[in-house]
Amino acid sequence: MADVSSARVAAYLREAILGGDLKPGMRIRQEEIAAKLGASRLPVREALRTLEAEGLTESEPHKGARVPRLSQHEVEVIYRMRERLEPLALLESLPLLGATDHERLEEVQRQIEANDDLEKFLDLDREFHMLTYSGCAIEPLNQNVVRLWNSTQHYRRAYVALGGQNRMWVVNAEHRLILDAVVRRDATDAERFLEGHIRRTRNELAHHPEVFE
Amino acid sequence: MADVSSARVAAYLREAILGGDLKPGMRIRQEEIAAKLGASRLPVREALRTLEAEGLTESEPHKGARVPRLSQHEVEVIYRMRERLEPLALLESLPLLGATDHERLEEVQRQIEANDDLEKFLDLDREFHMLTYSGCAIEPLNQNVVRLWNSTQHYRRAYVALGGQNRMWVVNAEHRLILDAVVRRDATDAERFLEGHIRRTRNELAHHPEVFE
DNA sequence: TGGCACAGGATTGGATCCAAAATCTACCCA
DNA sequence: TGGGTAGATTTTGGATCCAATCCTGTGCCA
Repeated sequence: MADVSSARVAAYLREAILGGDLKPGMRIRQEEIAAKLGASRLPVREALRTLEAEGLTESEPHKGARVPRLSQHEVEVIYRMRERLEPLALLESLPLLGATDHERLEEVQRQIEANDDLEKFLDLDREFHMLTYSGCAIEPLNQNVVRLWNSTQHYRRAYVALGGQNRMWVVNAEHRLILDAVVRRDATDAERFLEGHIRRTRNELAHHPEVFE
Repeated sequence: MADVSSARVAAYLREAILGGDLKPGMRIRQEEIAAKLGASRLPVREALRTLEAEGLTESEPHKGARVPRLSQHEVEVIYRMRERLEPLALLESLPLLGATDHERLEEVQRQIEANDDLEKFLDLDREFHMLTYSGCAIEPLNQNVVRLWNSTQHYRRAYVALGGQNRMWVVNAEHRLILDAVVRRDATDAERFLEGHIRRTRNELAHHPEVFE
């Protein structure tokens, strides 16, 4: 599913949702998307099914698709899932990362530290973490990690936009610890620092209920 | 998506894959399924997309869908994911389970102990665990747990068929410990026993490479 | 004025038809 | 006899059309 039309539609919708153009609660009309992409409704329907299973949309029969709205508690549990799953992905990935990956990580982290654009930060942060997992070849695990990131993307954006940037130095310090552990191939440290990184984020989110409207 | 045709098709295929009629590596032809269910190919296509995202099928453009074949290492990592995620689901569920649920659990466990049919054991075992998670209202977590169970169903069956029934008393002892912790509402114990239960199964699987052909 | 019922439009679900790609088969040639 | 290639068949991907359901707005009546 690469050159295929339904894949293009799925990619477009994914981008739109993760990019914040389609916000939680918004309805997605098949015809509208089809017209915008110059395709028929069929690929749109298939794409929506795919996204539904990725947790990016939800749909009821004859009622159509929407971007799901998550409660604060749901987001909190998703973060707890991340705390448990991502260290496992890192554990699988770490031994397979080479010098080139380490340099790329270093480069991305430098970009994060030099950056001051919020939207760009979200992309770079995601790239940093995904790079650390890029050695993991277990597809179900990779898919899960991506799904969890996707489903909280909107709330992460809201949090950062709400003033999370004051705490950016904490993020950078934690990234540095993770990066160092990865380069040293210290799985125990890497797991611990990563878990702490996610847990801290969860705690900060818990103290900002305004992110959830 | 309840009365809808594509949901019926998805349910049928799910059953066929979990029931072992469609084995890993087997190809799924849209026309064939459509004819068998008296529907057109369209609902089948949508169903396949859904199942694909559930990890029950995989597909390449113009090549069609297959039941994925997992390596021993992949199954092992999926079990590690279960070790981390299912205790979380139990944690969320436990406080919300009532006396009725406890009785139902007790009843299912009695059936497992009285049962000697392998196929039936798989169903009952699944029902037992799913019941313990049934209080958890976090959809992404529930979906994940189901997906992980689904994707290893075939290998679980192969293991049980290969003589796992000698160790049935261990399963029952562990289920009893979990059940007791659930009734006592002891989250710490429940998490610990459940995690141990899954880890032991993973270890036993690791010593039976013949399950993976 | 407020609520309910009905009708019309809008939107999704399903079937059939056509196009494109992949697989299979048979044949040719070394 | 074995391998490769070209064509035929199968199978999947996409578009259009029709049916079923849902939503909305209007009007009627208490």
